[in-house]
Amino acid sequence: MEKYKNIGFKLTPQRLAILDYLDGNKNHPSAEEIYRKVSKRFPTMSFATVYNTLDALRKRGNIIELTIDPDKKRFDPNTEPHHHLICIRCRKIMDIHNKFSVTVKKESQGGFKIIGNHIEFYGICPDCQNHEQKEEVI
Amino acid sequence: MEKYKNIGFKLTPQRLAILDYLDGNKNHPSAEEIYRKVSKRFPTMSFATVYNTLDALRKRGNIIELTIDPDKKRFDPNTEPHHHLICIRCRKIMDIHNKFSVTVKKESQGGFKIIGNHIEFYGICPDCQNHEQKEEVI
DNA sequence: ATACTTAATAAGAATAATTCTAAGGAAAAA
DNA sequence: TTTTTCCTTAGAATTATTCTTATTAAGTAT
Repeated sequence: MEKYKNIGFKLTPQRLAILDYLDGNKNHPSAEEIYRKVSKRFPTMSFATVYNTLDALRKRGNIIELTIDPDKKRFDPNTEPHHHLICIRCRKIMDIHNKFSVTVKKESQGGFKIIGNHIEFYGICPDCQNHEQKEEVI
Repeated sequence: MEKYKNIGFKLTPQRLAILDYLDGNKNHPSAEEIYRKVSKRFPTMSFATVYNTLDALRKRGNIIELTIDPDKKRFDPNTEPHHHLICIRCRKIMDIHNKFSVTVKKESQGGFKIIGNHIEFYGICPDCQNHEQKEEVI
């Protein structure tokens, strides 16, 4: 965790545990998942600390808050611009690092100043294809 | 509301009021906003009815549930495939009807069967540009 | 039009995610 | 070391959403 030395905010043990759990994590975990995992090794962890730390990291641009899941926020430590592929059955989220050219014509921008974009691809993941589920997630 | 005659599910006054409010609505309202507006003309409206009706409409493909707002679900009666432009300050949402070619290379799909996509553009709307706000929505 | 069957409504309780509060505690500054 | 600042904790509070149950109304058959 040498890499965090110069991160520029107070490195408490709780924050280190959260940073360590997030580091390289590709599962786009929710606050609850982070809390569950981190409190295993750090039993005094509080939910408020998880939310506070996530919010501090988000404000500093160290993580991205995803609004992909209708039920809860998910967090992504990968702050490189990228897109996501979401399984409509199990809600698994995978990264897509391809570049796409999606320029909106001036006359379609409605006066907005556009500063970024994010593409959500929807599909069915290998697991769910194999399980041959009969019922869609509706 | 002649158009709803053959919609194929029980047309109660409450449902008609919700359908009427949603018809052509481009504001991507939340359940709470729908409840507020519809209960003005229909004071006995219940929150459960709003949610039940929205869910019924969603399951039937008459509306789309948007996961764009981190705080709540929003609903879009426009079921044509389209994209959205979101103001990062006031969270206003505008439709983008342009077509974009965003094909993911097979080797980047991780075995997913891709069946759709949705692009979120982020920007600052005219109102918020004019208000010259000093603080970003963080 | 009337009765029947089924599904929808209303009100409020319950749940889940998130935020807030207050008191104590630890880190950095003086 | 003392002070100051900010973090952490535990739990309460809030907000969005879902669930429960008795009641009511819509659609259908009579």
